[in-house]
Amino acid sequence: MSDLLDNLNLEQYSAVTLPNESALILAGAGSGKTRVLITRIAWLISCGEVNATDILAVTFTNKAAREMLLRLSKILTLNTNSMWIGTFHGLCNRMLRAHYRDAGLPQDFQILDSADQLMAIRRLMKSLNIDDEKYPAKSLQYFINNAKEQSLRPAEIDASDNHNRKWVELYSAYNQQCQREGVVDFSELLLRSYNLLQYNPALRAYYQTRFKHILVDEFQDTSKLQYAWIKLLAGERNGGIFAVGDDDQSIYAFRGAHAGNMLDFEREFNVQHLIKLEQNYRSHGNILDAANVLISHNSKRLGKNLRTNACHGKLVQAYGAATDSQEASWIAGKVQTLIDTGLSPDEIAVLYRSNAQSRIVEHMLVNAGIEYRVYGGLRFFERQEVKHALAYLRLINNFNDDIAFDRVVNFPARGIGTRSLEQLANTARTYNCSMMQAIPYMLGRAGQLFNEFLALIERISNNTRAMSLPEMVEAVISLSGLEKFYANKPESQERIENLRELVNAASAFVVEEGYNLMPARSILPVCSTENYAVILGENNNNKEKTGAALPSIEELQKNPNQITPISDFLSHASLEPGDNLANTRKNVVQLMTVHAAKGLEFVAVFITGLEEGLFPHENSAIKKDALEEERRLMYVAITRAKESLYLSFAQSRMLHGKTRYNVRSRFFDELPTRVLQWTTPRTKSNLSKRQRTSLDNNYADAYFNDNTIALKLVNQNQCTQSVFQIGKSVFHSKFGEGKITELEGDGSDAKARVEFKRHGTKWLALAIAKLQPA
DNA sequence: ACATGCAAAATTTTT
DNA sequence: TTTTGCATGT
Repeated sequence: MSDLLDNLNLEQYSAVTLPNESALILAGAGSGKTRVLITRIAWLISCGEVNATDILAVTFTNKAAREMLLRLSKILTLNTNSMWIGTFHGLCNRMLRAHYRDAGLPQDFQILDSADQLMAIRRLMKSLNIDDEKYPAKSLQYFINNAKEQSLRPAEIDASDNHNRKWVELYSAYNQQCQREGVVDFSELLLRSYNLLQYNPALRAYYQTRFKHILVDEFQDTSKLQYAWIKLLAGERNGGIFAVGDDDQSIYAFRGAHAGNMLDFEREFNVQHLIKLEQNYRSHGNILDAANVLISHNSKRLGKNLRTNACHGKLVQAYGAATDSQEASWIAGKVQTLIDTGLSPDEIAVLYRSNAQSRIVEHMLVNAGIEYRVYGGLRFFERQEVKHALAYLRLINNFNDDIAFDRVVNFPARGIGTRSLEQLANTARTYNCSMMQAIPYMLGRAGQLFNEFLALIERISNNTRAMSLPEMVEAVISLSGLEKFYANKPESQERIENLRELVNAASAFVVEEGYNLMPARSILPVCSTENYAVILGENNNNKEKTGAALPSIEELQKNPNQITPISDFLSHASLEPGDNLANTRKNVVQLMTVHAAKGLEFVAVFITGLEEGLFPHENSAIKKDALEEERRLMYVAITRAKESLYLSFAQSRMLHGKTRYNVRSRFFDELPTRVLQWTTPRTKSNLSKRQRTSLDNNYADAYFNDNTIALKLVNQNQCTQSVFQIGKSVFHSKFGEGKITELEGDGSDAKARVEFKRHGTKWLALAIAKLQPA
């Protein structure tokens, strides 16, 4: 056990060995946060005071959960499967499966991902004849998820004004539809689990006594509902919550993360142990300096300053390009140099603020013959062919799954059109049943087609009954006609590959979950028959409902419920991204958004597109809170780098098919000048031919004082001089008339801040934007 | 019922 | 620029 604690620094050591009282660990970037969390769990268990099953550890992503399990199983010899370690959604799912009846759910309820949810909402709106212009499906989705995040059921929302009433009505109708179809969306997963504990004292008491230690990773990313869920599990004892987080790395406020939870937690749990992990083991000194100085511009901070024993290392390379392609080719060149000096390509990351920026970088990397991998984009389980196959699987599992029905009833095409589907939906509504159940009521040609589909599903169901999960998946793919459909098309070869991969995924799943050893996994049975209208909160005045007493553990083991591998696999597909399944090409340059880079580290990091309007993003630049989040995002980006950091911007950039002119990001000015090394192109020699002509045409020479810039513009053989002065009116071919309010820089860097009459205020590069005196 | 074409929107994203 | 939903024509 002692070697467990070896090599921990003093801060880490005291965090790992804290007594069972609430503690907040402020863990800076690269300070060994995950290590502390894992060692803490291992230490608790090896001390012999608690069992592995007494611990609940919750993380934010599957990746983090997987890593925790993996590293734990290396330190300790125990069955990590029985431990409650996972994401909020994963653990809530587990709890709801175990107590499905108390939660008012069918045993094999399915999970809707965001796309499924939107489809379900669209279908609902259509069936209710709601005008999509007035009530857009996307807005309803937002409304619903927002309400659930605030743990508000329809009956609890104030619907006094007409407009709000309609939203609440739709929210309620949506809930009923989900309930009828036996599906839950992501936010429902959390809220339902919260309600389950809230309304069921026996169950609550059971979990409160069971989990002696609760550990929360990435606490700054938790939402209010997630925090409330944790609080409910912790109960009144005010102890045993070990929260690890970094307020400076809170970058998910836009989707409900509430970093204020850290302060609330400190207050509400009367936290006596606040430990700061400030020793950084990742980055060289200059990089860390850059990060520290940048983040010090934020006002809302708990306060923390990273230090390192490492050397200063290299200076941060900064580069200002005239165009986005010039920026990208500079990046490609630097990447090539790094690889030439022996750096492994997967130790190089190119980061950007938004996905649209990857294209140009990819283009230049291809030109340079450098292999890369782009993160983000479609996940494995979100690909259409995979979703189709899963939909067939869902239908076999549950004939009443209307979402799955909708997806594949006419895929591959069976001649069933929107008209027939509308009729079927109407019938289903009349009889208040599922689409599948409504089929016998359909007459005529459409009825015949529907019946053929029903027969197909029944046939697949019967033929696969005795099969193992992977065999079943394989059979579904071929019997449904999906295989044939894609096989005929040469452009669908990748889809066929993915369907094969799905079979592999099922095989892997079966082995991982132990289904190859036993036919079905047993879960805790259920004990009360409480009416789920209470849970749904349609009538929610009497808050606390009494559930029946829980049976003893012995009773539970004697009489377990069974969960089928098929529905378990389906939730797995909804909750796991499955990106280890496709496109895993290793040891190439890594391209991703800054968000996606969180938690990762690389020897060399490029942060690109550092322009006002892009990073910080224009939608965030106005509001102070949003700007501070952008700054934290920049902080996250910088702290990914171990040894080399490259920052770049482009004065002009193609975005959404239009060229935009930007100035460099304010974040450059928030970095200490001593760590920055600027290499801005001023000579012709390092430019490509095309860029050279474009620059030659526009810029020759300039002089300036505080309120005037004079530019000599050389166009072919003509030479014109323009004088730009603060207060003068100018004309721009796209933005129209405006007035100069600020001037900056010289030569090719000269910029003017122009207040346009119709297009707001913009910074323009004078060498590029063709401003005419008005 | 299905193909084709046009208009509108397009941060960040995990579950 | 690219995607995607919706409308029109066959």
